[in-house]
Amino acid sequence: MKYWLVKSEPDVYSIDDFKKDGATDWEGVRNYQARNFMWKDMQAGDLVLFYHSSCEPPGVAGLAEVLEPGIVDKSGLEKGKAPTWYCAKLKFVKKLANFVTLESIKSEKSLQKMRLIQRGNRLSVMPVEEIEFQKICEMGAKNMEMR
DNA sequence: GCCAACGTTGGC
DNA sequence: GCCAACGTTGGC
Repeated sequence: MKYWLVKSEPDVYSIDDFKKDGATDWEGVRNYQARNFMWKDMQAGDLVLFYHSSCEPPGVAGLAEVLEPGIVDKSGLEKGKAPTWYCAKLKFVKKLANFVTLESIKSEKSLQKMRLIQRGNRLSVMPVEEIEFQKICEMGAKNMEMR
């Protein structure tokens, strides 16, 4: 079992949109590395952190599960050509009780190695270590007051 | 195959 | 809105 993080701008597609849909094809990714993760590395049953980017505040909003990896991204098809872009079908699992902000991730010692916070990171689909995944779930479940 | 120019991402 | 970082494109 592997763990992942996907980014979405909540103005475009938020965790609440995802909850309403129940499941969605993670279309629109136009980066080969991210595509390959969804195409070749994801497996059904893998768990996914749903991250809100380009908003205030950015952070992890909920959890998803991979239903089906490596499906054709219909939004990227060109007539008469073999498909270039693949995506994964994701199922909504839950909203975190506490939104885990990017700030709190950055200030958490055990999460310093997360790919998410490495400089220059721009991948919209990326792997997450199991320990990191669990830590974020824990932070999302805890009733921690803001400072 | 190099690399400059350009476009995009995403935090701030 | 700014800009650093990085991917992509295209001329050579």
